[in-house]
Amino acid sequence: MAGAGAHQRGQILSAISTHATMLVRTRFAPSPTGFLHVGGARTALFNWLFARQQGGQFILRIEDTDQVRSTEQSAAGILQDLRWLGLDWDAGPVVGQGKNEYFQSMRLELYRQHLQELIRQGRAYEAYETPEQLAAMRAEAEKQKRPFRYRRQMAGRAAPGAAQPVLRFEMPWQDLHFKDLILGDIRVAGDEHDDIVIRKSDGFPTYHFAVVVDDHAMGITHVLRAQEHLMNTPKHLALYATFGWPAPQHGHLPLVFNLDGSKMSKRDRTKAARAALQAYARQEQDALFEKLARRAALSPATIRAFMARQNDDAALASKLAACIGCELPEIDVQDFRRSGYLAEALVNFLALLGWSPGGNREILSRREMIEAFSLEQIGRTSGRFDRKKLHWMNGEYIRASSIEQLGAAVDRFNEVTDYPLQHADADTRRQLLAMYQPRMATLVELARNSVFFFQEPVYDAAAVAQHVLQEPGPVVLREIETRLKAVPRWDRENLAPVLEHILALGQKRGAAAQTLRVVVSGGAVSPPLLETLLLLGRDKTLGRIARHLAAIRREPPVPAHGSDLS
RNA sequence: GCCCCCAUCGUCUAGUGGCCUAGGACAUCAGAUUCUCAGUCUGAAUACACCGGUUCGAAUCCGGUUGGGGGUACCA
Repeated sequence: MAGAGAHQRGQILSAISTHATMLVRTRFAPSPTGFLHVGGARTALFNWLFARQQGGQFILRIEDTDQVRSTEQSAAGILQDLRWLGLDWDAGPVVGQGKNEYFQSMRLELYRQHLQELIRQGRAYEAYETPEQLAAMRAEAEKQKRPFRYRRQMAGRAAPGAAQPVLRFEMPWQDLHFKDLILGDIRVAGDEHDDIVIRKSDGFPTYHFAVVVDDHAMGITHVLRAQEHLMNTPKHLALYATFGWPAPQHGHLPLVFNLDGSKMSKRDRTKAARAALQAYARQEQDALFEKLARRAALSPATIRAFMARQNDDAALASKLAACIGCELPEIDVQDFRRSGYLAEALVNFLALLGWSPGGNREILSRREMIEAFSLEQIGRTSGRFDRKKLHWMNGEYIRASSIEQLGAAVDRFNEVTDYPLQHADADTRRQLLAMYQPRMATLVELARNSVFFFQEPVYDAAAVAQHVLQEPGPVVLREIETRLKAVPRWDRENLAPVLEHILALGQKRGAAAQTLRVVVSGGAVSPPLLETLLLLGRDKTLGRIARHLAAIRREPPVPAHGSDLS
């Protein structure tokens, strides 16, 4: 509990007026230090939904005050991801046009002026400790089992030295209270605060300072942000109070975690890739990293370094994982896009992670979400990201889409992936979409499963052994060949009865279909044969059959193991 | 350690003192349909963390315990 100002608890900040009559303005303010994380996307979405629901505005601002980690490239990536998600902003950076005033690095003069203002008021002061000195002070405090708080009045502050000083804000000693839009009353005792750094030694403002200046300058009325910012809020409110500005209302969103409760971090991907590589190495033994290196066009040393955790390159992880056919957990928005999720489905899923429209509704259009959205219905408990539910939901969206809509989604998908699908002509693509719509949950499933239409299949040895080489496979296949060769015209009318006949071959209805399916598609799973043969065409179909029959002639008996026709 | 927040099926949640012997969705399991897969349909199993209060009555209100999370940076 607080000392000095305990009796004043709640007085100062709760007295600040709200913006009840003003136009609602929310914002999303990512720092461009990487790709857009799904957690960030959800924060953006909630701000967007609230603004749209209230008939207000949604602002985008890039918080690039960390000179070391911020890059323009990642800012561009974030903009692209937001656009893909369909979260349009009413003010903010313009895609593809460098920096403007919605980048904090372009607003340094504004911060400088306000810093001056605080100095004039005597509320900001220079501090001369080096990071090392501060670390030592914290360590000492911990040793004495007392919390460390940097305050202007404390003993042992460093005298001016060689190092560039930082500017700190003198926090008031009063207990602070505010009403969180989601969590309700939050109280923090006066002696819990540090005098936060507001200008770093490189002259840039810190987040704490820039966020307050900008939210005020941009007329933000409601700040919805992740719960990790909860303890920052009193500091920000103290700044508003000092400037005499009305503060926006704050709401803190519960965090999102992996299913196992761990943080969703980009390093989940490199970790998963490493684990898969390790398992792969165990199973195939010897010099396969060399083999892998050749396949991925990398040096074996790079792979070794990756395995030894000497680098944590996400792109490298993706590449290696692709080489050994391993799926990495999606973390960033673009990961989901590359995995073939539809923006609409991801948005719907994200909306339901922490918000509920009430009742039993699950699938909501954007319009319905906007109409139903309310802060009261946002939960307070952290959520876990269940990819299986997303997967299901994506399937729902795919099945509810028209072929045209799916075509458009495939276009967006093709922009960030590289599958044979992208070479399909319009008509082929239509047919593929119609064929796969009921049996895919993501576009990646379409892209991967339809490869055999574009190139010779990679045959599944076990399937070939079971359905083609093993009797009655060879006999059946010969019969199939004869029948198909006799088809006068390769169209639905002529093919359908032949297929009926094939289904009836052998003792078990449908067994022969598997023989044909494997020969034609490479594996035991494909879309219905009629559609498959129609799209594949006569030449490819008969060609693949002929090649298998030739192989059987070369190796007549049929023990267990596979063929290598690919 | 200290400060703050949170707590309903495995997961996301409905629930705002009686409508709750707790509803939905995903996942799981079983069955049906079927040329494979998927889809679809039917059914099953599974939760109010614990202990005390308040109340005629508590998942819902209060206190504590336990558990989880966040913060404690010249990162945001």
